[in-house]
Amino acid sequence: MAIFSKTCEYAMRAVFYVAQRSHEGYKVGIKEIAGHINSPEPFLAKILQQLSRDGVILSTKGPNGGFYFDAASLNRPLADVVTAVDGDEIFTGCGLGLTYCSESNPCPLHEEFKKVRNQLTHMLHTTTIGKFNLGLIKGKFTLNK
Amino acid sequence: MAIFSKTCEYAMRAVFYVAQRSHEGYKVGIKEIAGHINSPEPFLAKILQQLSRDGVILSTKGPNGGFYFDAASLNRPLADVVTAVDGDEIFTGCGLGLTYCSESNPCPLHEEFKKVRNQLTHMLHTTTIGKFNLGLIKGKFTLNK
DNA sequence: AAAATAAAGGACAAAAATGTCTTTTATTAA
DNA sequence: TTAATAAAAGACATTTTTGTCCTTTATTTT
Repeated sequence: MAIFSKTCEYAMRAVFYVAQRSHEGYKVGIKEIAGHINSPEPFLAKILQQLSRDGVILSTKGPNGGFYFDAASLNRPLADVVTAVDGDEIFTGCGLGLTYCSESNPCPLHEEFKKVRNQLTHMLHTTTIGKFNLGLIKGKFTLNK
Repeated sequence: MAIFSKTCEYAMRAVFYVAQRSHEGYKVGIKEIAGHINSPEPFLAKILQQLSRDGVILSTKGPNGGFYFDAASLNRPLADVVTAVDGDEIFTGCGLGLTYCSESNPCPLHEEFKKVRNQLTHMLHTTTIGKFNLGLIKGKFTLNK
């Protein structure tokens, strides 16, 4: 069990790839994205549809169409991607899966777990969709395998 | 999607409950555990079997038998429970699900994600199985719902 | 030794996540 | 305006997770 679902991993990788290509001035088709982030093409299509419905990513149909980000979208936090595909349970849920657990009525693990969750939340809110564009363009890292 | 799997949540809740009862001098049957942590009894049985095989929890069959911890086991870290049921992917895996990603060949998110993972690892290693015994006995918190 | 108890183990079932395929709709270029 | 392109949508298939049930094995009490 990883921290994020496969769906969420694909979504983040795809978003970083599309962000890079948008920075370079291109829109990207599903086939190109799937190839570069090593994900099953039809499954990724579903994920990007979801992101599109939620307004996280932009898309146009037809020739020269594809997925892309505008300047404003490139500054959105990665957290928006996670929320769109996995919901906000990862940001709010109890570590032991207890529904009663809250700040005023905490479970045993609440205080300890809160630190982890806050760190994760902070990371996903300070990391923008376009944060790695230059590094990706320079080939500093890749998004496949 | 929560951080831990359902299996893992049940395992941690069960372990905390059995630890408390062990501290009080009792062994506990699967039915009593399932009732107190609000989990499906046969499914929990499988999980505790796994923990038992891995030597994380102790058990004896027959009348007055059940699950329990000895003093040494009560000091084991919660991380052992997580590893036994979910493996160590949560401690070592890449945030983007990339297999090439490592300290020497990091993915874009590596440095940021490492902080979260380290915090989680630290929390699970410093929290012992018996840590909440007194709080649980005093009724400071519960483990169901 | 026999009966009762409780975990261990294996086979099976349902639900959710992951993955595939085909048709439809929107857009653009010729 | 027609043909080509590419995302959107819906139906379907597989795998994994979650959950159930029944039989076996070990232990204890009578």
